[in-house]
Amino acid sequence: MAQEKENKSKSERILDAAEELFARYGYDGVTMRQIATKAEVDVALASYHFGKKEALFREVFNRRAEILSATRRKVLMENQKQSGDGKQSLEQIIEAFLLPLKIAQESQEPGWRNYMALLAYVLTSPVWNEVLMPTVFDKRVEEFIDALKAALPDAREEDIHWCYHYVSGALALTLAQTGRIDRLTGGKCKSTDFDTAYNLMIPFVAAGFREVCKPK
Amino acid sequence: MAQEKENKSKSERILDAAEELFARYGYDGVTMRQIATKAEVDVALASYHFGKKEALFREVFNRRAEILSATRRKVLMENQKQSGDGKQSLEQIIEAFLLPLKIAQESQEPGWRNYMALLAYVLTSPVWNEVLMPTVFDKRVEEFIDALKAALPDAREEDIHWCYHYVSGALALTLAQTGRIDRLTGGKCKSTDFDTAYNLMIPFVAAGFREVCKPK
DNA sequence: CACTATATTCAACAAGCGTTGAATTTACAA
DNA sequence: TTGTAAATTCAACGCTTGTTGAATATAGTG
Repeated sequence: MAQEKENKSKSERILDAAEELFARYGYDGVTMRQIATKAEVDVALASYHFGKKEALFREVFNRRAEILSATRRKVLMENQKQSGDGKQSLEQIIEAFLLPLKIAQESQEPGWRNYMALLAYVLTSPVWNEVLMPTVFDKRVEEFIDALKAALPDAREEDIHWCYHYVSGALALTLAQTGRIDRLTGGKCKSTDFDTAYNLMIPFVAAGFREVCKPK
Repeated sequence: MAQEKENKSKSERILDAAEELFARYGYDGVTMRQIATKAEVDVALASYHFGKKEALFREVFNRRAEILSATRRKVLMENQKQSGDGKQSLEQIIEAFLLPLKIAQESQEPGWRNYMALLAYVLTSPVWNEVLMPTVFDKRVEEFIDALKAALPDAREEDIHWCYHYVSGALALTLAQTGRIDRLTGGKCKSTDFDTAYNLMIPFVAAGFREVCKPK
């Protein structure tokens, strides 16, 4: 259930406003004053609650990162339990990895959609990637790579990593919601349609993995 | 053959410096003074030659966009001619699309590598995507989609577009050269290794297309 | 040479930036 | 109620931003 804007505390409103603006315009494309205006709050209050601008950015990023990461771990482990000592299917593993799309789709909260775009921004930024990804997400990725190795025992490790890289890219561009696919298709496909993006990405990527990682 | 820095005109040095900085830090993360300093040029000179900061950004983007776009068209048309009235192979079409990777790999000029990161920035930016992509690149994409339709005559148009979207994402993250794959593999894979990225991406996405677009 | 247009420098502008310290209000416990 | 800490506002700071106009240097033409 999405809370009313009025019910949220001022510091929450600051985080939400910062999330929305950072996601669209990037770290340097947003000023503290813009955030404060959108949050209907005094400029100084953001500094009071979160310190420097960079600390606010980190806070916005980490807030949902931990939720997302925990959910990912849970899904992956449930899969492992369910499949017993038999191998997990490639599709199962990929589904767990694409979880952010599902979360954003199923949650009514627009904050999650904004966060997905923010995640895409961080993923594709040469500057922020190495600052923010290692702390939360990279550790989870190692678990996924391990699951992939188990599902593709004959594959070269480098091949798996490159395939993972392609998946990460496809996911990132989807999360970014740039509107380009809308434009190219004249509206037939929509950037915001995470449901379709999710359902088609799974077979697409699974087939790619099988082709590249097949025994030669 | 890469020209010496000293041989370049000041306006060229401004473009090169802007390219490098914009690619890494984004439009708002770079100041005119940083550009001028890197180009070893007075601040006012950039405004004199290119007008507003945004005009400089556009100029940097368009400079190589047209070269790249022209080469893409040429390769695609040669493929069409070569295959006569028979269908082009999926792999051929994808190779033509992945041309930026080859150009950056084979050119010694570091400017091309910087431009690739800039292209990734524009591709993934909700703001710049719709401003800069339509003028040069989107038209070329339509030709590729047509080639894909011809190669996959039974496919639904939406499926082709979504698959194209995934390829575009995988390519964008590669062009961005964030260094993440280096970190995750402990250096075994390198963000700068466009050659490997290229060679593996072709079978990966070809298999994805075939799976998603197969008759059902 | 002189003349002219282009290129480059210099200094400065108004506007906006993130951040801070002090004053004020609110919330809450005693 | 009174006392205390947290939350919020206000005004302002020093600094950086993009851009400009006038001054100077350079290049090219007759």
